[in-house]
Amino acid sequence: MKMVTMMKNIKLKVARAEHDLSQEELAKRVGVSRQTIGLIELGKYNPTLSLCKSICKALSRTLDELFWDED
Amino acid sequence: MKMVTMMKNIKLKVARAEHDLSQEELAKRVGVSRQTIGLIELGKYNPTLSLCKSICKALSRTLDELFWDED
DNA sequence: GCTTTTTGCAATATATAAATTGCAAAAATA
DNA sequence: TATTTTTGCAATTTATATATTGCAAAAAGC
Repeated sequence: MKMVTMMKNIKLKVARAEHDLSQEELAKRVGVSRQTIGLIELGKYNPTLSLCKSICKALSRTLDELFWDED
Repeated sequence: MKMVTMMKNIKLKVARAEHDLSQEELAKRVGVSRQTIGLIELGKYNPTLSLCKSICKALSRTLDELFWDED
């Protein structure tokens, strides 16, 4: 059982706001459920790399810009 | 059923070589099995974000450096 | 204030990441 | 070339990412 204490992903929330997308709209573009996007923003879990990349492309950002926390 | 055609991760293989680590040694540092590392290098699956980050830290690289392919 | 949209939450179901073991081939080193 | 180390592969099991539905609370718009 792995206790994963993750941080909220504010950068994702901001980037989504900049594109004026709801969680549901982003989810549709990326091909996942709304809940998945919501939980990632809340830091309540651990997406796969391919999903991270899809989100990055939908929001024209890179992995470092949305998912890398400086040390 | 999702057909995932992924590319081999050469950048990871190179970074690991630069640190003179075997797949097994890297796996141990990162806390996963050797197979997991091997399959990621072979592009045969889709690691989680937290694993990608662990690998990055073990090899002192960022997500973009190891896992982002320039469009 | 009322209505609509957006977000959080919870429970259950399904798909797939990752573990484990064992073996064979390849690569490295003596 | 013989020995050791490293890597690939396959089958089975376990943990967890993601889907789905439904509901309630908050936020945004009227």
